[in-house]
Amino acid sequence: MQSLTLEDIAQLAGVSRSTVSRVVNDHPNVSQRVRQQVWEIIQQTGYQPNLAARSLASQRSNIIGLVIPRSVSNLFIDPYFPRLTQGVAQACNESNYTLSLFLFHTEQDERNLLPRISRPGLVDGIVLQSTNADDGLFLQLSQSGIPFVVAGRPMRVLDASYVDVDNIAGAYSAVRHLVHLGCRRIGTITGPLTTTAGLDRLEGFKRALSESNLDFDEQLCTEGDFTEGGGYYGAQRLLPHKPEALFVASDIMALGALRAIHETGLAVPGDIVVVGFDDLPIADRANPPLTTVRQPIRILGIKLVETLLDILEKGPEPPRRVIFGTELVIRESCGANRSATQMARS
Amino acid sequence: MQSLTLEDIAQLAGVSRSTVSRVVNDHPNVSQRVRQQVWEIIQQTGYQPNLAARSLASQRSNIIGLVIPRSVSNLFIDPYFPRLTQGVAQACNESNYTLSLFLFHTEQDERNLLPRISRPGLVDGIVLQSTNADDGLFLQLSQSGIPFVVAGRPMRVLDASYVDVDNIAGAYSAVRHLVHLGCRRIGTITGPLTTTAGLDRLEGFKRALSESNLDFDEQLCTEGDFTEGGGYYGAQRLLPHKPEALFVASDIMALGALRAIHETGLAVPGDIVVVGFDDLPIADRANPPLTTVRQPIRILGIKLVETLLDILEKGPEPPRRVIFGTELVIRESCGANRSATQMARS
DNA sequence: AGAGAAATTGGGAGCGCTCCCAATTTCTCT
DNA sequence: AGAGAAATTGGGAGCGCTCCCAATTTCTCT
Repeated sequence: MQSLTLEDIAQLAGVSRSTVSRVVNDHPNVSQRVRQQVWEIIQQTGYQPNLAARSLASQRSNIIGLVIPRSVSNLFIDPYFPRLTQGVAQACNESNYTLSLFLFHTEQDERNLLPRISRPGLVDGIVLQSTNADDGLFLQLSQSGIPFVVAGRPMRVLDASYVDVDNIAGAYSAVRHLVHLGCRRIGTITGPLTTTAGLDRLEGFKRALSESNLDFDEQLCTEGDFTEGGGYYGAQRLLPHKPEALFVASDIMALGALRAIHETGLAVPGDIVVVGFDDLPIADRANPPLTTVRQPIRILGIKLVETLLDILEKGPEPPRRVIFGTELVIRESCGANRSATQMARS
Repeated sequence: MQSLTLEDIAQLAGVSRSTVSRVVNDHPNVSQRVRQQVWEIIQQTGYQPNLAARSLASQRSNIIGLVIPRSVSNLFIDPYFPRLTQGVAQACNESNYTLSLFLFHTEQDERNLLPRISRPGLVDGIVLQSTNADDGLFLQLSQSGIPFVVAGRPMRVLDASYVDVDNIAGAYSAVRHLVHLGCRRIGTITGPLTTTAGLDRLEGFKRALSESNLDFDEQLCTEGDFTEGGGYYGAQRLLPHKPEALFVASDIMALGALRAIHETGLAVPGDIVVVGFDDLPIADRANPPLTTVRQPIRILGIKLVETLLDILEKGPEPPRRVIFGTELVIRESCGANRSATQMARS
């Protein structure tokens, strides 16, 4: 299967290499007649330009890297990442980019990241999942000069471009809803407070309390880690303090909280109400179906790629920031039997 | 950030381009003295070879494509795929290959697959998720001459290399276990019968029945689709026929089945026992914890890459076949309170 | 019809490597 | 010491494109 080259096609079509290149790349300045003639040969022969050669000559690979650091890729099981990945993949397909995925199993892997990823000729730019635990990585990446955009507001790199949802407003709307339902003792299982998602959702929680003239009670706040187990143990710590309601910072943790609550013999929403965050498909199948804050994960993935491509085209300045709104999806776990939904926008 | 080339390093080290190339690629026939000297310059300058240039010159990209067809990538949410992807990524890291991920959102995307993926200079080989719905794709791929290996036994392409688990033996062991526990009316929610995983697990189910002198009852068999909803509706169809036990062909479907069973007021394992397949992390957190057939998903991913690399090195003949054993993990949903586990090997 | 402008086409150089072979250096052995 | 073999080193060609500029062709206008 010796594959054809531009030169072969040129010979077959009786034109020059340059002309074939122009046809393939849809450049102007080729006469209709010649263009058609060349296309015919291309169709007949099934010619495909060699991407390595194109990368080398044009100094662009048309490859985007999706980097999920180790501290979060343990959670790759969490449906959040597959969703995000689907969005990123979809946008890549549409823009004719190839998606390369960088996951890490060991610390060793991760330390090799930058050397590996920043090799010239590999990726044109990077979509990087936000995480605090890998500061070094962020800094190195900034310094390497390779264009990147962050999924979720980064913790310290202040001038980076990122795409995020409005976690503060999302949490705020959920907790205000609980207040409106008459809850007073509202507890929360937060995300990891080393992530901006964790911090922002806690911030929204606090704001909603203070605007409702409720005090923030340390005893009703415990840190989780976005895993089912984290939700389970978090709820176990909180339940002795008799909360009427729990705002849990992710659906997966909310499932764990429900498990802990059921084990103690309490009923949801009869004895205690629960609200999650994410609106993953499982939220609807939980027992009881989970009231939760929906975030548009797939759209986030698409927007990340679009933002990165914009940076590739027009340069990194000024830093791009895109914040998506969230939507409170009311189901049974909060005890409000309305099926209406309510928007929260930044 | 003008990046350095081989030639630059050669000049700095006072040797030729060829010698630097040999050092970088760890080729023999370089004197210790020169090798060290060149390495020092490389370290100091942080030189990284340009991958596009290397691809073009060596005719190998060191990129592996992971292709998940549309008919299954809807299920990318299913933790199975993220797991598999992690294994594939891990093996790629270890072998210094880059992983490119091909997911599809629309039919259009998918029809473009082969043209896109088979472009010269893009990937050296492909790991393809098995699926029946995309026969054309398989055939085209075989004909294109691009090396590939299939995750899961493919339906029709008989001479393809693949890596799979022994689904028949896995299902067999689960059902035999149910028989040993005294169950007689055993139902099953199968996987899609357009997949070899679905067919093989049904085959194992039937064999276990027949070896136990139990008849296969059409009414106790219904086809599912590996989704939670599929398990839910499948159980609803089966429950009127009063099964004592259900063998459900995936954990995700088993969760749906549990939901349906609980809704009818029946208790697990009191009134009906349930066994799943996969041993995803959620299996352990189900209510009650799920007895299930464990398959080594991550290992599967690793082996897929190893097999592909072997094919790249030694050619596609003869076709490689790797079958992993499964392990029956006994928890509470089957009513056997032993914590022991029992091996099933092909 | 013919000059000048505009559009189209072709060819050279270059992207940064690998790979081969010839040239050079170093080693081994009597 | 010096011939012959072995190890090391260097340079040319080539991988298959893009991009630039010069050459050629076609169009436009009086």
